Amino acid sequence: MDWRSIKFDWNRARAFLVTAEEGSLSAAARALGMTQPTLGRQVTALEQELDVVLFERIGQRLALTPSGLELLEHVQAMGEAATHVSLTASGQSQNIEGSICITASEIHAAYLLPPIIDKLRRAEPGIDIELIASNSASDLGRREADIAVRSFRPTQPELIAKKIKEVPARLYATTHYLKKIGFPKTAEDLNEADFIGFDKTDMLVKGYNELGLNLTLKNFPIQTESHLVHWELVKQGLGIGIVPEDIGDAEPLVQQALPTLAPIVFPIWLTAHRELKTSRRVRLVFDLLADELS
Amino acid sequence: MDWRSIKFDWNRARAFLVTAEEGSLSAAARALGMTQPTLGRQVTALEQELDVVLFERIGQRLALTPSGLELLEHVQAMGEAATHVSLTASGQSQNIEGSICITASEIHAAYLLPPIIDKLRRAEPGIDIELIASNSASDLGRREADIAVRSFRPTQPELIAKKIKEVPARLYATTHYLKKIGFPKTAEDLNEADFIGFDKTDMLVKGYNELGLNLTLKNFPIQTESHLVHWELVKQGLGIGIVPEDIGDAEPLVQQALPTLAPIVFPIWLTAHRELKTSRRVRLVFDLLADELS
DNA sequence: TTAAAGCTATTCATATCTGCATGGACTGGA
DNA sequence: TCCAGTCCATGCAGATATGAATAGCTTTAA
Repeated sequence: MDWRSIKFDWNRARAFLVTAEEGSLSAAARALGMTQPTLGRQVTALEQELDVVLFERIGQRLALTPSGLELLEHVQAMGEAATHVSLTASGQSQNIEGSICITASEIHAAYLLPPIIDKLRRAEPGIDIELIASNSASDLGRREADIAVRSFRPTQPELIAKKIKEVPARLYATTHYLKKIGFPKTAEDLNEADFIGFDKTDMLVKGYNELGLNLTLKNFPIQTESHLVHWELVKQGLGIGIVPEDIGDAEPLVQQALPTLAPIVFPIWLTAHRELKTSRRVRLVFDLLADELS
Repeated sequence: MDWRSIKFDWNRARAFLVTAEEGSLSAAARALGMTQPTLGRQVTALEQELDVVLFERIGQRLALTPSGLELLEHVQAMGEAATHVSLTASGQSQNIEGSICITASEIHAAYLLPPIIDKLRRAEPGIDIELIASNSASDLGRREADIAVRSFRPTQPELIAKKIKEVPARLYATTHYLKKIGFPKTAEDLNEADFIGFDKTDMLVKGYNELGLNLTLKNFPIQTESHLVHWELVKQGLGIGIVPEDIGDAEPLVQQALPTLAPIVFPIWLTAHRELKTSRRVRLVFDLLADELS
């Protein structure tokens, strides 16, 4: 077989891929943990190697040429294959030592996981943990994390998911705030109250009203996408927020705003990539998380 | 986006791919134009990087581990994508300078192409030519050549093919040999003659007999897969062979064995990869070949 | 049994690549 | 207009990878 067609420097192709997707050499360098001059030289070298102009240097900005766009498609295919290489490699690795990356929503990462991770560290000191607190669903398919703690079932078939349990969440506010609005006894008493909203507030309104409340967007004067900021706003008396029951009840600053109201139930799903479950390390952490969370 | 999954060294993946396919580090090194120590170190480094044992070192030989086999599939996918990158890159390159690789059967490479290549070199001194004389159909899809001169129409849809002309081929032998078998006048007179065979002699027998001869495998005591050796055997009087008309008639050492017999007609197809036809250089050479051959 | 050919692993000098520091250029906002 | 932020290009020192040479091993053939 003649290998002429793959003799070009594959790392340069990778440099081109990340540069094109990130939009700049600097961003690509940050993403790859390299420096911008290195990336720049690699891309230039690829252009010379393939004898194709990939980027148009318009002042500071790089713009893909039509040729570059054409090539990008195929380099993306290389990238996807590379992702599979990386994934199955991690899956094949039976080494218990190494690092593992867990992603969870802020509230879980801050209150639910720390004791579990502590236990894990004691049991397996060889495993390093990276914890990504993010409310946007990380893409496990692209290996942004190894294991995800989510409140919904993933749809991608390449992921395996396990429903751990259902967590009841309730409305909380400071005693001071509840006093200010007259210690509500019924759902109607909350019609004029201030609630802390998330970024997808309309979904939240719908959920609340299905439980018997009667709220509109006017009840959400403050919004934040951060669960932790949400919780802080509640604890500092700016309004009513929704928090998992065990976290809320453990906080002396607040109390349930309407204990008679049925809780909103959030499931907790543990998710990992199918390929990764063949890794001893991932399986160990996955099983321990499943154990401890339930 | 997090690029952790493609951060590993892609050149090492390439080293692994070629090593696995070629079967040894040394062979892979030859194929890639590198040295064996380099390939060996790259493969070892990949094993450490991915924390997977790819090869089992059994004495001198490398044997893929199950994990390595698993990974190989995905690395092969990278390789295919890389081939596409290389192909479209060459297609995008509008630079007329550069090298081009033409494959043809030995007989064409030796007698048909030299004057045309000479003309091409004069017209475009910037284009370097690599001429691969091979009777096994080179795989244009894998980019073993840029342009192929073939005697059959390629089936792959990603190739474009142009039928240049039909070349009549006739039976030739030395006068001395023809005298020895009594200057045959009819097809029957050849029933006991010696013919030079190719490796696929049964196909050849079928073709001859369709023209009115009545041969069996016993008529082919000598076989060679090489067209040039075939032609030399004929010129040195060892038997009757089949050669394109213009080549045979131009050779004073031989004459047609049975001029009344209808010629076997071989088409000449010019073939190139679809992607490559967008390259100025390839198109130029392709068109010149088409012109000159017809 | 021996010789030859093939393979991999190691050593060391060299060539290449990388990162750091810096300069110059462009953009957006005050 | 100026300034801060962001970007790409370049020079240079140090880190890294590469190739040539060699040694040691295994297989094959005589």
